[in-house]
Amino acid sequence: MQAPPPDDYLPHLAYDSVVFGFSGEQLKILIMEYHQTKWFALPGGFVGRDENLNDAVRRGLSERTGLDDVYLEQFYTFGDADRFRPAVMDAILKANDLVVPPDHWLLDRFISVAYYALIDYNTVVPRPDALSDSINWYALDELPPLLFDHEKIVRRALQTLRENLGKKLVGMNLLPPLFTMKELQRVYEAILGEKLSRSSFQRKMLASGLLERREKRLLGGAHKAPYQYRFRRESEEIG
Amino acid sequence: MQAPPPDDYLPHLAYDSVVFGFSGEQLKILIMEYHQTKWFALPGGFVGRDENLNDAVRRGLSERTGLDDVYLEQFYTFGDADRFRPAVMDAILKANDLVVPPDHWLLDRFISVAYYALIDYNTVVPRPDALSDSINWYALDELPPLLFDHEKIVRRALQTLRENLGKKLVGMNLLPPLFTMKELQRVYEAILGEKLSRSSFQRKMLASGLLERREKRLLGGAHKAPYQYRFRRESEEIG
DNA sequence: CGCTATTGTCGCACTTTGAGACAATAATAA
DNA sequence: TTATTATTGTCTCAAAGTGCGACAATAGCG
Repeated sequence: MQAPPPDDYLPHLAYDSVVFGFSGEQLKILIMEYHQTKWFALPGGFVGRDENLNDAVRRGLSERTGLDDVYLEQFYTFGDADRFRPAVMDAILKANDLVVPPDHWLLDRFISVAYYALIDYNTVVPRPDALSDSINWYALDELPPLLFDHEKIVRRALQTLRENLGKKLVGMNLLPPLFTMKELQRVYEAILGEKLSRSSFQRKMLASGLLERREKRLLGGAHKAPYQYRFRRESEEIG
Repeated sequence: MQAPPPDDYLPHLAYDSVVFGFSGEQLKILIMEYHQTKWFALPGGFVGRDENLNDAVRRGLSERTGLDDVYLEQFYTFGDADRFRPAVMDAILKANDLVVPPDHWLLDRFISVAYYALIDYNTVVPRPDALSDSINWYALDELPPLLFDHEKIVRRALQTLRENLGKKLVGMNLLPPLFTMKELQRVYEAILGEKLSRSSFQRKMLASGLLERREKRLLGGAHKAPYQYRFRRESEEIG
């Protein structure tokens, strides 16, 4: 989908996305930096006047990561009246040679609908948008100071992800199509922030019926070669 | 808090609330009916330009139920572009002798942030607002046809409530301050839509540490008199 | 005063979970 | 080629949790 023309957005409404990736060791999220400003924030955007909210978020995600079919979940809408800094927004716009009238909604308060996404860290080439210098991965415990209430948004995203991890088994969305049980367990441990029992984890994962076992991997790793697994999409679940 | 003056709301933004109550037998929700129109909808409202989103919802809830300290939880934001009916909104406004210009945001699309509330059915005296004839309790399986996507909102509210029931033990918010174990179990069964094992339920509730047992009730009921319980607020939990 | 339905609790079987033990095995070193 | 070593897949066992029924206690009723 195409982005709407510049001023054809719903006023006072934005979305922010917490994009999770797993580096192999750590859980990370995408953070963007505005031009010239040293200000860091979550990637977000606006909703076109005729655009579904969910579509707007997918559009922004696709623009920044190149990925189209992504696990995405809305988790909270932040609506406090004081969650904006007109001076900050003004500076960001000025740094990009954008001028808006002083009573424009861009300089007023925002409601922001927050989403989190789970993506395969390795297939992403982060692309900055028009307003930002860079967009990069940051480990959760090494985040730069974020604008507005974005740190609160990140905390809540992680909290929701942890809760959903138990009831939806979404961890495999952070991995490449083929992965080992150990890699999957590392993902879970990174999300939950605690060690898990190896045998129990394996048992539960296999019992879930969501994994399909492939042949052995031979390559590389010393010691016994592990199986590889594939995430079985819901359409092909076993009854 | 006072309601803002008529035209001082954030455009294109609304909230809807699914207010749950428990009649003793059934789970019910509050539904309002617009003046003259036979149209039913969830109680909702708008957000003042300088008002926190959560405060706006509490304000609306307080106006309609008279209750101030209510269990309230945001669960989803509905943002599809087609979730509005300009003709319907126009008719509602006309039936109340309200005139807005044809390009007013009230006749355009809405983003709606949805909340559910759990309240003590018996302490509520539903009060219609300026736009509605009536506001009444309806059992979940006897709802009238609702406007817009409000039926979808109700379904999702119930789904979220069921999920949260397990992890937060919120059922007691639907009961008066003192209640018996059987009443509490009835609440859970009404929410989940299934029978629960009596002894397991009792065991788990007592183990949660959220209930404080009082003396026997003597009054009324034939057969052995049950204990009464009180919901222990978080501040007084046992460690 | 006995009958009956309901309550609080216990016991039992079954399932789930955590922790360790075991053999199998693939790369490395001898 | 063979021994070593770390890792994997599976198993066993104990601990904890859960569903289900049994039991005595008890309050109202006839």
